[in-house]
Amino acid sequence: MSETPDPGPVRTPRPSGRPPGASTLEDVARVAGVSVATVSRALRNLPNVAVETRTKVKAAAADLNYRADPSAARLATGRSNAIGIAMPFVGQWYFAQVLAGVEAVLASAGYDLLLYSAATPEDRRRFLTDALPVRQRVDGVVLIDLIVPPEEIGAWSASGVRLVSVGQRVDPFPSVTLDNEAAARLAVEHLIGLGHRRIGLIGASEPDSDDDPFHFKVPGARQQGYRDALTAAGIRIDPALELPAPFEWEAGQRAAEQLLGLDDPPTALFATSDEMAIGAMAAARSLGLAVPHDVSIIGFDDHDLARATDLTTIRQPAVEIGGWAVNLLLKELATDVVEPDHVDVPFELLVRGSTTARSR
Amino acid sequence: MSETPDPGPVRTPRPSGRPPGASTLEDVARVAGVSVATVSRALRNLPNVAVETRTKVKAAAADLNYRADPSAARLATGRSNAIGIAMPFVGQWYFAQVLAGVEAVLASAGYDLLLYSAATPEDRRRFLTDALPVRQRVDGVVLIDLIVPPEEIGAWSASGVRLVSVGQRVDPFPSVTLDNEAAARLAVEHLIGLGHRRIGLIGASEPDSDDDPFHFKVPGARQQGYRDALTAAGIRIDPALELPAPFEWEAGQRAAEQLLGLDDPPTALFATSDEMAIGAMAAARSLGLAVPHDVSIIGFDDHDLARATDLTTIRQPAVEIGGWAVNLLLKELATDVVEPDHVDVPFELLVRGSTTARSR
DNA sequence: GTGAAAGCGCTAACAA
DNA sequence: TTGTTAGCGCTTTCAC
Repeated sequence: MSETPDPGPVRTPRPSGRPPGASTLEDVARVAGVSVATVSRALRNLPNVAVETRTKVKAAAADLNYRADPSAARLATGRSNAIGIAMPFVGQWYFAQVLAGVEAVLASAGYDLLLYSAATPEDRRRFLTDALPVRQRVDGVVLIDLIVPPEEIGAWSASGVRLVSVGQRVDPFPSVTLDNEAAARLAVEHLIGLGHRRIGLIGASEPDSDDDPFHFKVPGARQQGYRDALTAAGIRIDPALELPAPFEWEAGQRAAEQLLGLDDPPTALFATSDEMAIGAMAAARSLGLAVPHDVSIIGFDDHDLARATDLTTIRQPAVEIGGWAVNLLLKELATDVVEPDHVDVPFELLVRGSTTARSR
Repeated sequence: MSETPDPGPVRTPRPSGRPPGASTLEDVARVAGVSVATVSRALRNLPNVAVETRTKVKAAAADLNYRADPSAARLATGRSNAIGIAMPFVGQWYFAQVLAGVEAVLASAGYDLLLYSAATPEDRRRFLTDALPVRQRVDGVVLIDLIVPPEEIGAWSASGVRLVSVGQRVDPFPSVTLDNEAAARLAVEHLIGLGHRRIGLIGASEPDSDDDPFHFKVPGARQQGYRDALTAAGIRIDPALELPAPFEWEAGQRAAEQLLGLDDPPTALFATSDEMAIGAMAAARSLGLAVPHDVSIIGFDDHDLARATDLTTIRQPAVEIGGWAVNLLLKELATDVVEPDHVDVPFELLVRGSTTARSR
């Protein structure tokens, strides 16, 4: 850094610190012998720059190891070139996969990714009812299994932050959802097809969840599919066989212990996540029951370890889901039009060794 | 929004867009009847603001739903109030847990989290050899199992971005590491204590990994611990029992199949991750071998599902590791001094049902 | 204790 | 095709 001519008015010393050694547009302009405006245009590949000038500028920029300051750009344009992702838990398998998918396509699109998690209902409420905190930081956000309350939709739309929802429809925003009812039906039909008539459900919806507008809607939908399949097969629904559970393996284990301990225990179990299904397998094992001989178990997700544990399951492509969501968002950002674009996630039954024909 | 008096010089229309409805410092100042400087001071709880003024300002800010624009603040101060995290894969269990830990403490400290993943060697090289891209976006970065090459350390130090390394020491930056040699020794000693003398290793270091400075050092360290334990017990090292493997369950399964298919197969297996150990259990099962009766298996991590699958393992507290790393970073940021602060991660042997005394 | 004003680095009119 | 310049919203001297 040599001294600058600076014929202008007095300069107060720079208040605090731009990182040492960072070069600015002005540095590049000086070296290239053009104005900052030209540098800006040349570097962003805007039209109306002479080829020769552009080459010269790019060379100078490379020389100086120049990188545009994203904050300055955001301040000037209003766009941050970053998107946010919000989800209940980042440590759970499904969420981590979706996150991986999101990250991968976002990185290749040159966007930054800000991660927000909203584990407690209070966190969720705060995040969803207040578009403001993220507004100035990201151009859009991917919501995973999080619901914007109807009365806040307007605020989000007005805020200019683009939204895409995964797991739940949040009109009028684009979304990526799976037909959980149909998928659950498929799981239960598989069991029914094997001759099972007493089928336990692990991961039913919480009894009091209807009041809570932010509540995770997946358990309810899967429970509905479970019931529909039973009803269609002429099997009476037994509420004693439907147990709510948080989506963790320990909960699946506890629920399975309870169900298998019943006087008239189920011969098959449908767990609404593979983690819970694996917990259920552990419960069966500790009760001395063989899977699938004594009890058939089917899960949901196709967790990484489902195949390793030979678990029959309903597969949903978690990583791809993340990618689809980002593509929807990028499209929205590019066209700047919000339309109820939608991806319907495919699912499939994967029959493995944890389910078999009823033997008693 | 009523019309503004605006007695000043002509204003060109705002170039592009600040989000509609967002209020600025100036808005707050106008409503509170003070200057923007005072608002700024009041809102940041700086000294030299009359109590009464502060109250008035805060009320106005609340009224207007004011949020400071992070880009503007970053531009003015040089601090972004964001930190970055970089890791090889976000979808793998261990990384997702560390991420969860990082996210949790960062959120409570009011920082934003930017996620970078570097899956390919090329991505890693790019990220690690170029401090510039992140310099203006984050105040610090948490590196998970990623190594800054020695010749780049200077650039990182000079860049002003604070660094903390998890999994590998990267002097002179603070780090959070586990003594992988000792932990592996503990695992193998457990097996030896049970009478095993032919012990397979799944997840040894890649033969050609020494050349690659960015290479993941964990497998090598665990292999060393494995060998030390054997040697100390007077057991000869058999290279045929040491198989390198990527840290995925399928690889563990393949490696176990190979080891158990040997003419003189091992009676116990040490997999350097639980995913691989679970794969090994699947391999044993498909070969008709009972765990632990025919073969004992011990893993590493204490994966969420290790307990569900009754896997003996070496536990490392992944979520806490993330939290510790962030605390180191926040401390560095607060004191603005880089010192080789360090956390030595505790580990423990968790004996479960997948290991037992040698029976043949 | 408070205000005026100069930037931070960039983009986008607008003029040339 | 290029340069000049007025901001973007905030922080921080410096003067009052």
